[in-house]
Amino acid sequence: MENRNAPMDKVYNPQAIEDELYRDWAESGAFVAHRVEGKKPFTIVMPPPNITGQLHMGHAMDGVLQDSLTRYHRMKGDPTLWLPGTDHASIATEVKIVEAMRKEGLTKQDVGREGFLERAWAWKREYGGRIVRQTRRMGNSCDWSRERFTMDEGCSHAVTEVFNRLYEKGLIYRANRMINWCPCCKTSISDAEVEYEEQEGRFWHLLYPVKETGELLELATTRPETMLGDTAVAINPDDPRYKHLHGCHVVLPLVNREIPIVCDEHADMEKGTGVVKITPAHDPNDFEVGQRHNLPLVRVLTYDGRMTGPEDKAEADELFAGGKAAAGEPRVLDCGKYAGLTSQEARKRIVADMDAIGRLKKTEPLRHEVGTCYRCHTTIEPMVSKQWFVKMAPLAAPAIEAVRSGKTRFVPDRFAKTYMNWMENIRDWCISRQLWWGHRIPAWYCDDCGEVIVARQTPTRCPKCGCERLHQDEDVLDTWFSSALWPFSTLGWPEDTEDLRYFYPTSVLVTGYDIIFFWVARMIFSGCEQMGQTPFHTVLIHGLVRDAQGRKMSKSLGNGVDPLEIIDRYGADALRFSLVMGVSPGNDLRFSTDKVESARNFANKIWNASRFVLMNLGEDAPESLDGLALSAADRWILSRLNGAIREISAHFEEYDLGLAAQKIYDFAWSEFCDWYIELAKSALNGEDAARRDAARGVLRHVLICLLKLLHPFMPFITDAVYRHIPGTQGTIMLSSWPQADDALDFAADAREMEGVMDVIRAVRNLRAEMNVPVGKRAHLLVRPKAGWAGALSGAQEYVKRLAWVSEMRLLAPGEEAEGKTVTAVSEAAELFIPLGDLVDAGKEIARLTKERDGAASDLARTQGKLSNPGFTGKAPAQLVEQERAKLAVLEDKIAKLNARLEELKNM
RNA sequence: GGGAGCAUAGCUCAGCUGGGAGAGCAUCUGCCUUACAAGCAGAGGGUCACAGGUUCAAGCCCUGUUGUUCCCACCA
Repeated sequence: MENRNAPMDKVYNPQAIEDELYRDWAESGAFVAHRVEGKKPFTIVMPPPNITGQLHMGHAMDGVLQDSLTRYHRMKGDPTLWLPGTDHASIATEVKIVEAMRKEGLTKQDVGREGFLERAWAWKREYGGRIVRQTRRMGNSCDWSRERFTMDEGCSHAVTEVFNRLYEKGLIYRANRMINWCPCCKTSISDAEVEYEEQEGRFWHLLYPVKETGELLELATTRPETMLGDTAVAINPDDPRYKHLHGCHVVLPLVNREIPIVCDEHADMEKGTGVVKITPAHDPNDFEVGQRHNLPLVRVLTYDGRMTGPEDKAEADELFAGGKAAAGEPRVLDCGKYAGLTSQEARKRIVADMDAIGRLKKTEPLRHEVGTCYRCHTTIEPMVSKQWFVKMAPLAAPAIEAVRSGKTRFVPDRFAKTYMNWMENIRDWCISRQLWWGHRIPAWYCDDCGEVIVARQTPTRCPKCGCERLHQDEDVLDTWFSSALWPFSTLGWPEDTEDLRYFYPTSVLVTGYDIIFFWVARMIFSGCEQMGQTPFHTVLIHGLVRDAQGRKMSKSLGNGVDPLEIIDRYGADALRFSLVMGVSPGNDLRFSTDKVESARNFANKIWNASRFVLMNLGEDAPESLDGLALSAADRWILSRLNGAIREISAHFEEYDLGLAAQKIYDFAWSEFCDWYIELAKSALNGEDAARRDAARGVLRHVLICLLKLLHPFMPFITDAVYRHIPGTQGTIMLSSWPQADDALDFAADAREMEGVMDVIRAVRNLRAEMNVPVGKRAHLLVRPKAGWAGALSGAQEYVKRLAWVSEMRLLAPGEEAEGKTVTAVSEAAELFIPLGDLVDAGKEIARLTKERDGAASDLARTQGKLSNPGFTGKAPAQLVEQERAKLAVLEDKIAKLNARLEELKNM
């Protein structure tokens, strides 16, 4: 570790200390959580980053918020656990690996399932490791001894257990249902994984001849290529236009198939012609209409997104012939001349063919929302397919109650609405994926009798027919199935571990609003179902990190910023601070290097202030405030420190980290550095040993508290400095959080000091306006207002030093300032600076007149208020009093300024 | 179609339960004042989107309008 006696560089150099400090923290076990019976723990499980690549700014912000909370609670003395880990990210990772293989000229089929999984694990080792290294660079204080991976043994065990339990309760089922199919990823995806994009589309008006009447029925569709799979046409039962067609049929053009006209509410009389074609195998609405009217399902698209052909039909027919077709299994059509075409090609051909036989009435342009895959943005094909589902209604009810009752609270609470809205309208969750990377579904099928066996262990024989010809389901589970268990699977569930008992339910979940549905909601219902308790009491939602122009950071735009690059340039503390200061919960953040730079400057400021303090502390500075002869300045900063501690602690408790960071910034820079350090110089350079010691003791105390308050946000620099301070032990991260000390609230002294500071500001202002450089010391004459003489005469050293005054003299009562002077009226005194010939009487009159007019308009407002009986009668007494005091001050000021103006005019 | 957010200084954003608006960056002026030029001291700059309402008092609460962003939704 850095030698605490080594001199500190003039400029803060993060690179010199960060890695070494992190190693020290990690190796000393400072991150490891310890269970302390009887004490309430603070627990955060880290949202596990996907092992798809590297961390981006969003992860960086997510991490900083969690680390700040973690470090705060650890310092408060709570047994604190921040549990890290990574997510296998089934589909996202698989897509990446397939992409990488394609560059080698290989496909999944080439390497086979086992070969593929080997590659996947190698990928996991590489990228998982990279993520851990990045997390360490950020300074995150997570407990690496408890690091988990969604596909490690324990988490996999939890997945199998939950699948079995839900299956046993009838909450997991396998059925032919309408699902979202991504023809590019070649898997089903859940409703939540579909992203809707507005696209330019078309409305084709087709004509279907009615068998019984011979008339042509006009209907509009956006997807003419699916017409081959139509098994009905629907009209509204109340539609007067089509009453005569009830019970009739149409002949589907191109294939000449006779299909019924059905009456269904789904057909909207207001829309189009009021006639809808029904394709139950390829449209979610039509599927439901089909269910209601017992319509056959006819599939016309393959899972590759092409029109079905003879082989596809043969395959399906075999199922039916062998009696193996499950309920709801679709028939497959041989699309003949269209077989093998992509749906886009088929669309063109079918429209052209319809046109050729006079069955295309017209085409109109249409903008509409089209579902796309959230991973690859390929247009989703709705398909009927046999998949595994979780029955949601019974699971959603307790999850809704958990939030409604406040057992889990969203911060900011508006996100509870988002959550509720989703939960209350939830549909069954399709959890099977036609992928290889992920948790294999723990279901086996008997090759002989078709029995489905869901089990915890691989079964050896069929419980129904006793044969041993079993094969496991080829599919894996939705990646979010395992993420949903994260708050308890990582603590050892389903084993009854000490960690699980102690740390569950966790405290706060920190994540972005973009995965409330994917993840937060599913963790809540999983926690309620499996653990009987909601998994966390607070969900802290943050926004997205955007680029400087406000655009989402993305690979395709190439506007992403690598956190490591920023850390290399500015240091981790600066990056961290720039991601929290002034950010309000739930709002997006624009990232800019300007902000990082300003945070870096702040770090440097802290560094230099610390250097100054340390320089003055020496080896013998008082390590306690007890018995020190505190000056007014000392009392002022101690009072202000109390305020800062209270405010910052309160912000932490309310999860207002942006305000906490802002406050520590202001306190450190504007109060401690700009004022206290400067004020303390008088005592430090003075002859009075007692005052010097008091200043040194206070500097030390305030610096330590300030570093502690800042530590959650800037862990590196604060610890580096802390270790340099004489009398401190160990690391600041294990030191105690500062407490406000009521005995150090010196309200009267603080007010006095503010008066003196006001005088200093007034003099500085005068000098600046008169263009008097610092090098030219000024004489200052002060006429104190009533009650201020004592404070001002005691503050001469401060005024001289901070306002560059060579001599300050208090005027005796009745005494006038002689010669040409400039004037200011502050709260505590009238000030005069003789400037001899420098004073231009005309300019001075103009300046004072402006000031007096300003005061006069303030006075008018105050008078207006006080003359309003509504105000004096209804406003709080304290406020009225304040207004009265202001009135007196203003009247006095105006009188003084007027008198001065008189004088000047007579000169 | 439903819901939510945002609209405050030139730019990016804070603003606690209502009591005369703040920061960072930028601009202007003067300073290498022995911790810090990644700094110091000062200055300018805002009908807090618009219109009503509640209140003694509104950036803050209520209603409406406009603009903007996002989320959700099976509408052919």
